[in-house]
Amino acid sequence: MGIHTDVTMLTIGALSKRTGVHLETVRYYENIGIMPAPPRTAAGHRRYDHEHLKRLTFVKRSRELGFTLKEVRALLALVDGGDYTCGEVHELTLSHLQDVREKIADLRRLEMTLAEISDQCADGSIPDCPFIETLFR
Amino acid sequence: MGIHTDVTMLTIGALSKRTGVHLETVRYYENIGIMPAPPRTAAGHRRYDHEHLKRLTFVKRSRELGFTLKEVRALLALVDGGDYTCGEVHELTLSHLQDVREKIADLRRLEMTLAEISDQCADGSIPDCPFIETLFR
DNA sequence: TTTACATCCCGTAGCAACTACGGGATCAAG
DNA sequence: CTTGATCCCGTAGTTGCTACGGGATGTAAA
Repeated sequence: MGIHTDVTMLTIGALSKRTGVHLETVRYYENIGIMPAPPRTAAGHRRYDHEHLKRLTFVKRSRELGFTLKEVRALLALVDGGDYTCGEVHELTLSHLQDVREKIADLRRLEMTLAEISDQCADGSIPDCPFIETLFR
Repeated sequence: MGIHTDVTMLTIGALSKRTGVHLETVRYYENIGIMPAPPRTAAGHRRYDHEHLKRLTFVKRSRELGFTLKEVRALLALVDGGDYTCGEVHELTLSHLQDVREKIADLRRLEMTLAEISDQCADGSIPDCPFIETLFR
């Protein structure tokens, strides 16, 4: 039994289920270099080990925290380099946090405007809707 | 002087400047049917009138309010139909407002998590960053 | 008038971050 | 040995634009 067919290794489907990352997305990550190409069985099927699982989990969590793939790459580069400090990570995170806060602010302005304007036309059957008028202005 | 070369009509560049919508985007809107194909000069240059200006302004404002192009299409259909009521518009708007509020809630959770975790590694030079550890979990 | 420069034309490709599709090979269980 | 799940690959579609390239016009000054 060769190293590439170890029973403890995962198929792409199993990895997908464990991480919650779509199967196609796993392949996509491999294509764009976020995930390394795993070993294959004789028939060409991918086999993943625990390191792959860890890495994909890392990517998933980062994405859930709203990091772009570019930012994920940067985080991975730090981790892969092995010599990262908290400060470097902190910097990336703060920059991202800043983005998130700006997005929130934008959306809140939107929310207010929408709520305000739509209140004006809460009444159902008026033909000349003031909201529409606002949009033309 | 033909109707299509009326001096009061706008070139695509002028329309773009007046509305703040990029020239390429105006053409894009025409391609996907959000804006109607305008008349052309003999040489094939587009000429826009006041109706076009109004419509593009409407689209711009709608986009600024975060409506997707699909939603903009729906709003335009109401307007084009001419027989829309406030209630119909209100419905579209409330649905969109709902989306916006959900996005805000998502981002706020994100903000909290990011702020929390990144506080833990505010100190610059620690080698094993707890934030990175969190990402692997 | 000619020359220069801005503006216009069109189609295509690129961006993020996937998702879906199609047609075939392979694997695991009954 | 057959059935059905899973895997392979490459390509195209999604949203809402933006950029590019190479050519044809339009306009105004010299």
